[in-house]
Amino acid sequence: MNVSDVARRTGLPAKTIRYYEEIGLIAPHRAANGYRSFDDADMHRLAFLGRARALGFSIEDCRTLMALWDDRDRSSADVKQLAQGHLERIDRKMAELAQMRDTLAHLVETCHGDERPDCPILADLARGA
Amino acid sequence: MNVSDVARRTGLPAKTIRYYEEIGLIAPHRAANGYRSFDDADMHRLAFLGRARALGFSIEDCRTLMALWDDRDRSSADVKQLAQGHLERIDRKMAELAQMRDTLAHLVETCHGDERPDCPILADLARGA
DNA sequence: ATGGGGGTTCCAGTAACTGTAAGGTCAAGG
DNA sequence: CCTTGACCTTACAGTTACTGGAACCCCCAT
Repeated sequence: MNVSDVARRTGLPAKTIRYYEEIGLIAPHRAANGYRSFDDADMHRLAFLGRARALGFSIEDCRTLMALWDDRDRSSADVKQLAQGHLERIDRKMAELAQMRDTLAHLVETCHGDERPDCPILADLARGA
Repeated sequence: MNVSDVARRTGLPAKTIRYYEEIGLIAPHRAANGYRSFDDADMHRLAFLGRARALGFSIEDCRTLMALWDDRDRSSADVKQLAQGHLERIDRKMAELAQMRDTLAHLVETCHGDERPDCPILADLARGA
């Protein structure tokens, strides 16, 4: 399979697939003409990557996850720890966003949003000025 | 005031303040020795920037917000629209994170996390493989 | 042989800083 | 007067995970 076939099947852009090769996440064979030639194992790795990325794991986390996946002697504790760490990052990010959202939503509510210049949003940003 | 005084007072890293000058968000005077010299107006702009960034506005949004702040003939509608757009971005991001969180939390829960290699997290990422 | 739709590499750009290196300035102390 | 240390300056590289574009190669059908 060539790169665009794999792109269609995995839903990943061809550019991204080439990038993943460049950073060593996959290593497809090359045909005589220099084209990348993907087999089923490459497809599986890419599908795995796509799902891990969709869960928000960083590329480096993905690298570790794939190494654990490849390692038949892994302990599930290592996987769980990685996932839990990521879960905590997500929770922190969500809390941060929720905080922003609350403040912002309140400001948006109180702004009349007409042609006049008075604006509680700007007033709040400039508070103390 | 020199850059580190302003950094202390605004809570922004000195590096960030220099960066904001570089991209044209502020324009402090220079003393004879070449040092940046910040006045109250600069301080206010930086405090404004710090608060806008803390609400998650992009640098370009901040640029627009400061222009609106400077413009006494602005309409509050313009400010509100910008803020509302940002609020929607935050909501979308939060929904995305919540989705990730749910999936991930479920996987983490079902993983026993011991020395054995069986792991529903990896199994899910590899599903179909 | 030529046109179109693949493929390839390499380089630049994105967002918003952050780190580091090399060097100029200034006030205090010996 | 000289040094030391804490400032300040600029310029450049690195970060994350791609994405866009240019220049060029390959293959098949007409």
